[in-house]
Amino acid sequence: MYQFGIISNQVYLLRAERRWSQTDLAKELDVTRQTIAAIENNKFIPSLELAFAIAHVFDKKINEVFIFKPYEEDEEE
Amino acid sequence: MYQFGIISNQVYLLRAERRWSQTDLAKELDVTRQTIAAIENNKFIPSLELAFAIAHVFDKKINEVFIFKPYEEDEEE
DNA sequence: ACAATATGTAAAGTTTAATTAACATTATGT
DNA sequence: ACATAATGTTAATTAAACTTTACATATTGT
Repeated sequence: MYQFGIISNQVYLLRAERRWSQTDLAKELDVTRQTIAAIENNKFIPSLELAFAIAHVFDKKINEVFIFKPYEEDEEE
Repeated sequence: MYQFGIISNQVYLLRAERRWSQTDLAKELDVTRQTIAAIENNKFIPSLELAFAIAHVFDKKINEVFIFKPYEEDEEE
């Protein structure tokens, strides 16, 4: 799949607001701490399921936590 | 990662509204037709990137296209 | 009826998210 | 200063998204 834009996220900020450690959040989501670290440090993009779960524990909408910036649009056949 | 809910989607409906074929949509997104079919038929859940791209081509928000229903919440240590 | 398009599906292979384990560095509390 | 908690990071493995190829069936148009 071609790249259509870039995805950034607010996980670090939301977590910091709540004074949660990566470990706290990881436990809440039942993933490993490394998964949280990787997402925060943009090592990889979470699955849609995990993205929804993250938004849910922060009581946010998914697009408030994960920001998609599509590249400038050009028509293509 | 544990399951926290179920994800359904409106891809078939949005595509039908626009009278697009799976092939049309696949080309627009630069994925294969089988990927579209698999998503519509709940064979798998798209990546966050692809989910955003799909919402984008339909001019919808991601949570309008992909619906997350979390399971009933129970506290856990 | 025929041709062309649309959709379902399956197998084998690639890519990437996510796990597990491990170790290093930085910050916090006493 | 010391212990403990928090974070960065890496390597090896597993799981799942996605591709490619292929074939079957269903639908639509003429």
